[in-house]
Amino acid sequence: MSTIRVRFAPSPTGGLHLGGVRTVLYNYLFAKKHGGQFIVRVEDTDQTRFVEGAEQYIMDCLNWCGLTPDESPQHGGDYAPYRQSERKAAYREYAEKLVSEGHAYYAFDTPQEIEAMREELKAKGSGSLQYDHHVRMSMRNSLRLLPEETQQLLDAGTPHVIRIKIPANEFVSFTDMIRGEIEFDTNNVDDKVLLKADGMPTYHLAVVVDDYLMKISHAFRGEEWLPSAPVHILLWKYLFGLDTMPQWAHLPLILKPDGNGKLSKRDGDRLGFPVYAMDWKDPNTGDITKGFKELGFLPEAFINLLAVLGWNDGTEQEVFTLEELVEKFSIERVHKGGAKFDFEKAKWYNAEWIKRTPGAELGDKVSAVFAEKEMTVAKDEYLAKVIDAVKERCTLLTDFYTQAGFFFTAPQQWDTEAVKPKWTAEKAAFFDELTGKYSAIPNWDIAAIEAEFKNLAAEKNIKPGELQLPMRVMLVGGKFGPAVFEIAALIGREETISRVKTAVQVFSS
RNA sequence: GCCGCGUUGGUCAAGGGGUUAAGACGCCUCCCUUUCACGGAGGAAUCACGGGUUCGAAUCCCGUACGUGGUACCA
Repeated sequence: MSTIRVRFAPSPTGGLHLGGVRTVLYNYLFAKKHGGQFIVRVEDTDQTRFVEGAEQYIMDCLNWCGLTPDESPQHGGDYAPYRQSERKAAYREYAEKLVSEGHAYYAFDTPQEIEAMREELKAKGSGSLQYDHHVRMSMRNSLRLLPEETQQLLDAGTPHVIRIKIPANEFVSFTDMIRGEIEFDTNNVDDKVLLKADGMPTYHLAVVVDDYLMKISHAFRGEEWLPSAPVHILLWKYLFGLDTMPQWAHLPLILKPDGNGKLSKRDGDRLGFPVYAMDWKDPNTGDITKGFKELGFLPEAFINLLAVLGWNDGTEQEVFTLEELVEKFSIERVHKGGAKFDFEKAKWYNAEWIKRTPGAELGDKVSAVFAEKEMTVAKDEYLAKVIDAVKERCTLLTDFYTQAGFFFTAPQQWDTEAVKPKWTAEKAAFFDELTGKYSAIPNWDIAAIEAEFKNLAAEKNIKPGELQLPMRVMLVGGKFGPAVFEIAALIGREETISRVKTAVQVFSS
């Protein structure tokens, strides 16, 4: 069996959205599962949509997700170049070869002439407005023109494109790995442009040539490409022979949460969730579109939720590591229908991953969250303990700021509303005395802290429960956070006593 | 318009002739917890429609509807 080589071919035209990342992911999983190579090649031949910096951005996203390519413009490889723009000359050769073999032709029609053709077809009530075998013999191309006329136009440098000559009355079929047998009637396929007037290839020519040159064995892409599959198959047949053609899989779309339709950046803005993997700054407008990473998602969670949006392993398992996904992924179990994106479930995955990750491993990321808020929190053992203490109440990494901030700085404000109405002189006395008791405890641990607290409460004849809430607000500032005595144990004796003393004054004033 | 693809609770989905039609998110109730969560136990809620085939259809076939994608010198 020959090597499995799967490619992801982004066009550097903007941010990397959910659908894009999922396509990469499935490519990656399939390649790795079968011990093959995962290749990234960049389709940068579209001058009008090319965006500066987008290639680097895409590579950064892949890196964050942990989907490292075996070959790419940055990593190199045996099948360079990995940028279409660097292969420009080759495309022309293949296009010319098709012309000389009668599978393609030069077309000199101006946009106006094509527009006129469409108007005419519309007027005639034709169901199709395509440039196809019905109309090509009445257009200005090398099929209708005399060879001398064509040569003359060519010599004069007349702007022209090369179009594929789709045969009439044929059926083109192929087996999609997800959808099974699919058949197209060539009478419904138009003569697509292969080489543009500027000499750049269209996607149709480029994918076929690139996949061949790079020995791609499996090609996964979005469902929106399905209608142009017959063009690619015909091209492959004419150029390289069907026996070397990669196997195709057309992935379902990711839909917007409300209504139907493909998820777009606009939907994210409108509904308040990100659609890009990482913050994308448009170099032209300077606008920043929020990414999952910056919002506080763990890459593991992001990958996980994307993987199961359109695929599952048939068991009840919901949470998968990348390694598990590689092991369990099967292209046959990918759905045919599109799936709506649900941000609530996405957040659940993140919360789940935060809970499952040991605090020590989250240190860098949480530390970065604090840095974002201009707080310096070192990544150390204390941080790890703090993370473990609060992580089950965090959905996003950014929640650590509010959930764990009080472990690093004493509260400046207190939820006095929660305490004052029930605050009494007896309670103030209790806490005064408590600080004394606490400085005398030999071992500062949860059990001792709690025991001392409860003994004193019993002695004072106050229910411990009535004292725990004030204690919490003293240490935390509000009604949240882990168990009070755990907090006290973590922040230490000095800090606990200090916070209690400060707060008693505030509450009593 | 034409062509392609799709359709199981609100959402993600299992199931592919006989099932009480799994499970998860979200929602609701209760338990745990004198904070907020986590966790635990329950609950409401589903096979787009119409015809076949069959003893029997969510499952197979044909229509219809709806959705979605394509119909560019965009990918």
